[in-house]
Amino acid sequence: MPEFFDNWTVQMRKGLVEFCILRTLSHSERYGYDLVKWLVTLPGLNTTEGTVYPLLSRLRAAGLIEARLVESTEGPARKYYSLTDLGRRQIEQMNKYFKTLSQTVSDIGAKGA
Amino acid sequence: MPEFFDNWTVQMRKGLVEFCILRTLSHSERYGYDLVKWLVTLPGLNTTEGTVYPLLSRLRAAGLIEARLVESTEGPARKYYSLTDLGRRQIEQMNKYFKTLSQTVSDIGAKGA
DNA sequence: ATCCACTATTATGCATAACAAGGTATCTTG
DNA sequence: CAAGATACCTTGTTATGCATAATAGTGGAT
Repeated sequence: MPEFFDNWTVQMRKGLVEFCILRTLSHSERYGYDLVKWLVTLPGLNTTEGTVYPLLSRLRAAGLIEARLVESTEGPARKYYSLTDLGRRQIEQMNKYFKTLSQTVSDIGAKGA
Repeated sequence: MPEFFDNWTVQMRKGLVEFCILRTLSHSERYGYDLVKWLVTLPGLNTTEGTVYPLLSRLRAAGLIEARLVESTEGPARKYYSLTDLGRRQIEQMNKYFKTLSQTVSDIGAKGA
């Protein structure tokens, strides 16, 4: 029955997973599967492998992140992702924009919340 | 050249205008044109008439808001919108969800910001 | 009559991300 | 060698909201 709400949350998530990945990579290099396992635990985001991998591809195609292959002792080689210079510049802009939006929303205020 | 960024902002906005409208209506009744004029001034949101009116229709179709017509001394009649009970319940859920998302993002932290 | 500000609506085109599902390859362990 | 965990990727479908712009009617002012 909460059809509208469910739908809305999908829209709200758009762009957010992307944002979270970049923010994380701005701290440290991470490999894909690791990111997946971590993202699915985050509250609110509703992430699965099928969401993350295409995202990583897109981000790499956009030149915001780059990957290097690293052998692993406990499985197949891992693809470690890190921010490019462009990515670093981009995430700064994104942080600013996100802040603006948050501010705008909170300025409106929530009655009774 | 900031192609990626522009695109991302569009995604980020999805659902947000909706959210802002409902939050506003949780304070007071407002008519469409008034909302439009006000929303376009909000930073980050990129709102125009063509965005707001269809949204109001959808929200009304979803039963979250209702409208009543009021004569105006300085132009055509105005359509005043207000939250329904369903709308009030819904906006509460939305506020919670938004809070969760904000918290998730800010927990990740922004390096150098 | 004409023009402008106000108010509301809608049509079309578009770009996009989310999600589900399935597919492949590697390594370790029994 | 079979099984299972690790790791990565692709495809297709779906839904959606956003942007632009055009339409239309009212009332007041020139």
